[in-house]
Order: sequence, then C-alpha cells, then structure tokens
Amino acid sequence: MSLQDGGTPEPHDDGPRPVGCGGPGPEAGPARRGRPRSEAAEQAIFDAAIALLEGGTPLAELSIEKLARTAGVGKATIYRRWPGKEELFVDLLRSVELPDPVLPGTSARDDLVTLLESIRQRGLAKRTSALLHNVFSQMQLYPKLWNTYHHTVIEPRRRLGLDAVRRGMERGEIRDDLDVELVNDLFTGPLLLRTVIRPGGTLEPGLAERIVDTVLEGLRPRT
Amino acid sequence: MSLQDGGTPEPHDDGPRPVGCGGPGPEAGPARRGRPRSEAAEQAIFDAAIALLEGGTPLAELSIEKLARTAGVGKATIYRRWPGKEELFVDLLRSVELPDPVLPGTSARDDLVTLLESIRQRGLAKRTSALLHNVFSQMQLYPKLWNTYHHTVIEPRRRLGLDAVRRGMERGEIRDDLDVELVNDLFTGPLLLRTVIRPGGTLEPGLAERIVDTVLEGLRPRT
Amino acid sequence: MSLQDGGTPEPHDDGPRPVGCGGPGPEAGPARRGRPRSEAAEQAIFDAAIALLEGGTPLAELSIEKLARTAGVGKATIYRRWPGKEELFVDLLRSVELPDPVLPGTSARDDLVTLLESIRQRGLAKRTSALLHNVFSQMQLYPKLWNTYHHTVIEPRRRLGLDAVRRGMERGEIRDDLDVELVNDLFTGPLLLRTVIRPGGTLEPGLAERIVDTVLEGLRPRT
Amino acid sequence: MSLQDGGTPEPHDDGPRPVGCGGPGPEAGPARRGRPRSEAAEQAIFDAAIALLEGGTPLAELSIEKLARTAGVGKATIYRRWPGKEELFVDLLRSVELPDPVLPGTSARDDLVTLLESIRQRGLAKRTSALLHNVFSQMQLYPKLWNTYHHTVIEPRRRLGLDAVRRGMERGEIRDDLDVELVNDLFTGPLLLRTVIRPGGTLEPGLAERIVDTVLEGLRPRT
DNA sequence: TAATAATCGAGACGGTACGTCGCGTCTTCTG
DNA sequence: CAGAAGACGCGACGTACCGTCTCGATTATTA
Repeated sequence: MSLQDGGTPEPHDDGPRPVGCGGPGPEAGPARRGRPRSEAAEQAIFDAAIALLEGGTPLAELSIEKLARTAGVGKATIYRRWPGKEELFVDLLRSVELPDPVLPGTSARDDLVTLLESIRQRGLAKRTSALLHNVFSQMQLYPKLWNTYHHTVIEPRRRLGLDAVRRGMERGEIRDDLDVELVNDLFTGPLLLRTVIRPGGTLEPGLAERIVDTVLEGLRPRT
Repeated sequence: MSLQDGGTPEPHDDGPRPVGCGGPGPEAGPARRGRPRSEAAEQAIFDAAIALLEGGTPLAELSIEKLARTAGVGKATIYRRWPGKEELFVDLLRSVELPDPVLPGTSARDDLVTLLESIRQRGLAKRTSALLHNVFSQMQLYPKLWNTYHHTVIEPRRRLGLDAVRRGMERGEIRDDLDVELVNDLFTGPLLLRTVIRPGGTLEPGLAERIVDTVLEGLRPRT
Repeated sequence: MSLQDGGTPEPHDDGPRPVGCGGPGPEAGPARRGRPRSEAAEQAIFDAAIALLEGGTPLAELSIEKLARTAGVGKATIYRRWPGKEELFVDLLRSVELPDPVLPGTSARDDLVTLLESIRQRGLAKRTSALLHNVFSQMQLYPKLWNTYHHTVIEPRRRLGLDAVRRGMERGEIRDDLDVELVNDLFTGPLLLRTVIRPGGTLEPGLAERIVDTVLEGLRPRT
Repeated sequence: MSLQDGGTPEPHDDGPRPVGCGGPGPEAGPARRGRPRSEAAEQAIFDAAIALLEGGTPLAELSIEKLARTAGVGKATIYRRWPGKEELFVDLLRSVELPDPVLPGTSARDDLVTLLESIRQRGLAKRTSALLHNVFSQMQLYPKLWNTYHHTVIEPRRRLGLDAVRRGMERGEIRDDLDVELVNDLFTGPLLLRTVIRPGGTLEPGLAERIVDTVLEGLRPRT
C-alpha cells in the first residue's frame, strides 16, 4: 500500500492512472494523459470530512455516501482516490498531524522531555479538536488504518525515543545495563496511557518534565 | 446503560418483560408469565460470535444478521436480549475476562508486581485467543463498549494500583511527594503500551518485575 | 422462468422462499414460515409503476430506484418479488391485459371477426391508456419480456385463430388447399400491422369485419 | 432531427462546425478550420458497434462507454458526431439497409410480389445477420430510432405499395371499391407479422407469391 | 384441561450505504 | 482545432444490514 511509503504525504492512488515519474525532475514524467484530478474536489472531500466529524458524526457513521453528498462530489471521485474509508482516513489524519519533533540533543533528559512534550501537544490538539480525538480514539477498529498510522506516525517517534535513550546510555546519563526498549516504554507509556487508553486523563503543562524526572530519579525515598 | 451496573453479569433486558427477582428462590418474583427465554439460544449466540471472531471475522464485519444466521437464531431473539451490538460484545467480553487479582499487601513492590502480572496475563490471553485480541484491539470504535469496559474492567484495577501506591507511600517505600495518579501511571503505562497500543509488543515473563523494579530504582547510574 | 407458466397470473417468485404446496388442497402446504409478503406493498408497486408510466415516463427510464421511491417501498421488496425489471413488467402487463375472447363458433367469419375485434379493442385500449401503449410499443427491447408476453398472450390467441380457420376449412367455408398458418396470418397480419408496427394506424370501428370480408372474398373485381 | 433528411446518408452533425459543402472541391466551402474529422475514427466506431452486436451484446447493453473503449476512441469523438445512442444506431442501421426495390410496373401482381419479396429478403438478411435482427427487433425501445427508421425505410416502401395498389385499381386488376390503405395492409401485414412480431416465423421462398395470390383470389372455395 | 402470554425460528418491511457502471460534459495534452 | 484519455457530478444498479414487524408454532404459568 502506497500509504506506507512514509515519506510523501501525497494522496493515495493505486488506480489505472500511471503513477508518474519517480525520476529526479518534473520533465522526466511520461506526461500522464487525460484530465487531471481536481484538487478542488480533493479539498472539498477533506473539508466535508472534517466538518462532519467536528459536527459530531462518529467515525463509524461517516459514510462515503454522506461524505460525497456533503462535499458536493460524486462517489466515484472518492473511490478514484482511495480504495476505501480506511485509506481516506489515513490521509485525513496525516493532513492534520503535527510534524516530528526535533530533539535538541543536549542531554537525554532534554531530548525525552521534548519528545514527550510533543506527544502531549498532540494529545491536547486531539482534545480540542473533535476531529482528531474522534478519529484517533476509534481508529483501532480499522486494522489497515491503524497499521498505517502506526508505521507512519507512531513508529518514527518511537525510534526518536530509542535513539535518545541510547545516547543517554552512551553519555552515562542512563544506566546501560537496561533494555533500551523497556526504558523507552517507561517514558512514553504513561503519557500514551493518558492520551489514548484513558482519554479523559489530564495532560497538564509540565507533565512531560515530571514524567521524565520521576522515571530518571526513581521512586525510592532519598534519605 | 444497564451494562454498567458492574455487579451482575446478567444479560441486558430493558424490554417489556418484568425484570424478575434476582433473589434466591422462585417465590420472590412476580412470577413472569409466558414462555421463558431459552438459555440454549443465548449460548448459541455466544458460541456463534466466538466462532466467527476466531474464524477471522473482524469485529466491524460481525453483523447481527450473520450472527443470527450462524447461531440458527432469529434476529429478534438477539434484540430481545441486547439493544445492539455493543452491549452484546460487552457481555461477551466480560464472560471471558479474568477476575480482578488479589494483592498480597506484603509490600508495594509485591502488590504492583502482582497487579502488573495480571495485566500481562490478560495480554497474553488476548494474544493466544484471537477472539479477545480482536475485540479489544478494535473496541475503541464503539464508545459505549469502550466506556463500559473501562468502567467495569480497567477502572477497578486502576483503583487497585492507586491503593497499592498509596500504601507504599504510607509505609515509606515510595516517595510521598509525588502525585499518586502519576506514579500509578508510571507502572501501568508501559505495560498497557505494549498490550494495547503496540499489540506486537513483547510480554515476556518477568516483565512485570522488571518494570516495577526499574521504575522504583530509577535510571540514574549508581556510583 | 415461472413467468411462462401461462396459467396463474400470480407474481413471480423464485427466491429462497419455499414455493408452497402444489398439492390439491390448501391444507397440503408445508406452512411457509416467516412473515408473509405484504399485498399492500405489491399493490403500491403496481400503482406507482402505472402512475409513472401514465405520467409520461418512458419504460426505459422507469428505474427500480424511482419506482421504489414513488411506491414508498424498499428496493429489496421489489427484488424479492421479481428478479429484474423485465419480469415485473410482464406481471404489470398481464394485470391489465384483456382476457382471451370467446369465439361464437357459428361460422368461420364470425369467429374471425370476433377474434380480430378483440385484437382491435386491445389496440384501442393501448391507445387510450398511455401505460399499455408505452409498455407494448417498447417491449421488444427486453427479450425475456417479449418472449413471455408472446407465450402467454400472443400465442394463445394465435391458436384461437388457427382453430377457427381449420374449422372453416372443415365446414367448406374456406378453401382447404391452403396453408392454415398462412391463412391465419392473412387475417391477423393487417390488424397487428396497424397496432404494433404502425402505431398511428387507424383502428376504426368495423375494421375487423372489413378485413375478414375482404380477405375471404379476395380483391378480384366481380364481373 | 436531421436524421430524417432521408437523402444523404452522411453522419449527423449539429455542432458548431460549419456544415460544409458536399461539393467536389475544397474551394467551394467556407473553408472549415482546424483538424478535419478522422474517417478512421468513424469507421472504427461502426466496426466496434457491429462487432459488439454480433458478439451477442443486446442493444440495450451497448453503452457508449464500452463502444468507445472497443473502438479505441474518445467518448467525445462519438458525441461530436451523434447526439446520442439512437442517432448513431440510425446511421448504423441505414448503412446496412437494402435499397428500395424497383417495381416492374407490368401488373399489380408483379409489383406486389416484387415489393413483398424485397421485404422477405430483408427479413432473411436480418435472420442471418445477428446484427440487424438484434437492432431491429429491439428497436421499438427507442422512439427516435423507431420514428426515423419508420420515416426513412418503412414509409417509402409503404408508398410503393400504395402506388402499386392504386395502379392495380386503375387497370381493373383490383376492385376499386376498397380502401387503398386497407388493401395495402392486407399484403404487407402478413409478411411483417412473420418478420417483426413473430421473429421465428418462416420466410420460405415463394412466400411473397403465395400471399399476393391468395389475397387476390380470396379464400372462398371455387365451385 | 383450557386459556393466556411471552418465547422461538423465520423472514418481510422501509431504509441507508455499499462499491460499480454508465451517462453526457469537461479539461488536459498530443498531433 | 480534433484526437485519446480520463476526471467530473449525477444517478441507477443489485446486495447487505439495520432495527422493527408480523407470521405459525412452542412452552410455560394461571385459571
């Protein structure tokens, strides 16, 4: 599925239309024929989807039929772009996702705080935006949607965390006798718990710092 | 929703039928008239649901229609018992859920290890049983199903964790200048992360101990 | 296709529903199960079809979708009864067809005049009723519809004509050295020509007598 | 509809293009600009249509879309030439229709036999050619197609028949106290009955003569 | 024992959505 | 310009489920 290409956030297209160049320059393309797809229609579809989701429509009830009607678009125009609902939602989701954070690299603590803060921000955005909250909280229904989201959004950030932990171990900031994967989960687990599993969980400011510091220091009373 | 009554695992019934007794003997009720509901039908419905889910049917495609057909049961027989799919699944889920663990109370570490181990076991059960994994991993689609599961399964265990942490603070095993909720999340977050958010995550034996000990001790290198 | 059973003008049904008894009495049936089909719905479908056709809708544009909408009926209710448009139209057509004429048998001339007069009447009915005219004049599009109509309506009347001609030959009213089929066509051909092939053709009163008498007497001038 | 012009068998064109000359040289017209229409495309369309119809496609299922795909032609290229399916079929039909017969004029009998024989030949051609039979037998669906065919093919031959009958009356070969229209229908009706209404009807050699002679002589036994 | 009443499997009911196909129009690029 | 290619909004196709509603038949309690 081209949705997992990870790099290009371009809309999906596995139809009969020649997928284009792949070459280095725009002059290399075989000049795809026929009327090009309307960007306006594409935007109308996205807009309608967001409007419906913000209007309270649950993801499970967002039918292609209603979507086309709201967008003033033919159903075929949607099916021409995405094979089904799931792929459409992946694009929709990616179009509003925050970009990967840039880690300062000054220390393991700073990196981890930055990373967790970006997760918190995303969680807050989800909370304020009915759209994202709805989509994300119900996303596990759709395996393809979930997998794609996992590969393109979750996994890259997980790697950021793993790298930060590894660097911290090399610098002596973190014990190096521990499993890197486990250590990473100790940081991200609590935050994701509040964001995804317990959607009502509080994501107050400073939470990222508190988690990082508490995990780093441990819970034992200091004598 | 009567599904949140928490205590009685009896099937839902908000129909015209007098709700009956709940008492120990048949003489306590107003003696409901007419043909009693068939337990065989009920079991056939559960069996069919489990068979279909284990057969690979995604939860989203498990229609009432197909369920009734597979179970050899009339659709009305299903709707007479549950208002919809979600409520049926709640009952189905509860019927295979493990009971709450009993904490030894000997120390905060022991309590938390016991609690996390029970979560791990449930995760393993989900992994071996295609049924539960399917239901749980896709459950967030159905808000009611999710809420009910949250209230009846997740929340009680969260309270167990909170109590264990609080007791640990009182006993001086855990720093008491920390937020109890946060501390609890530090323990359960990593495990739920692997169970729910990252379903491929490893749940190897000893994971509970490792999480608890690492979080308790912190990540700072010991001099 | 049960539409060619010729005898019973009952609606078509080749679905999963057990077709019933076939036995001699109504008590022999295996007591078909489930909710019986609604006669009201059936009538509503017919009414809507007639209303639409009389309202000027060409047969080719009479979609099942519009029909269901007009009748206030689900599409499945239509497809449950007829496999497609053609079979529905056969029933519709038969429901307004005139019954076979009864031939007096007094003479070949009387029989043939009666037969042709009934064809003329049907043609006139078609002309006044936009419904029948539309259906019939465009019917040849649908091979199944045409075949069924041919077998159940046209062919029986053709046999009536053949019998009348044969009796006339036996009685000495008609030369018996001629092909019966050809003779019959000499009578019915002109009338059907005006009715079907040249729909604007005149079907004035007395036409049946004139055709029969002219064909019987021949065109040669009497000396 | 320009399709009823009767004379020129040129393809329909009511578009913006100046209709051109018909003259022998390019200097006679207003010098139409731009690329001229491709005759190859036109032929490809006809060929594709005939191939599909002979391949068994019913007229009702011969979509413009499939036609263009089969012909390797853009849909616009078809719509540029004909307003719709019907007009295309008229041209298609005319391109394979036999020319009007030339009546010998020696006697009413000879004229009528010649005329009926040409109808019989057309019927036979239809029977051997799956194309024409399909088109003609299903043509009544399309009112415009039917009307055009009627005006350009049927009506001229009807006039031929009427003239022949009239001449026969003037010559004393046919009783002149009869309605000319009726007499004509007596001849053509039986043959068209077998050709169109009862497509399985036999069109054996000598049928034309037998019909004409029988109608002329009448059915009364000669004493 | 007979009447009553709620259940059973079965399936029809009016709807909504599915994903596909064809309509006739349009918009792009190539000849 | 006309050519092919194909996207556009639209609407019908035939199927699947939704949740509700009759059916005849079954199985209890109550009279």
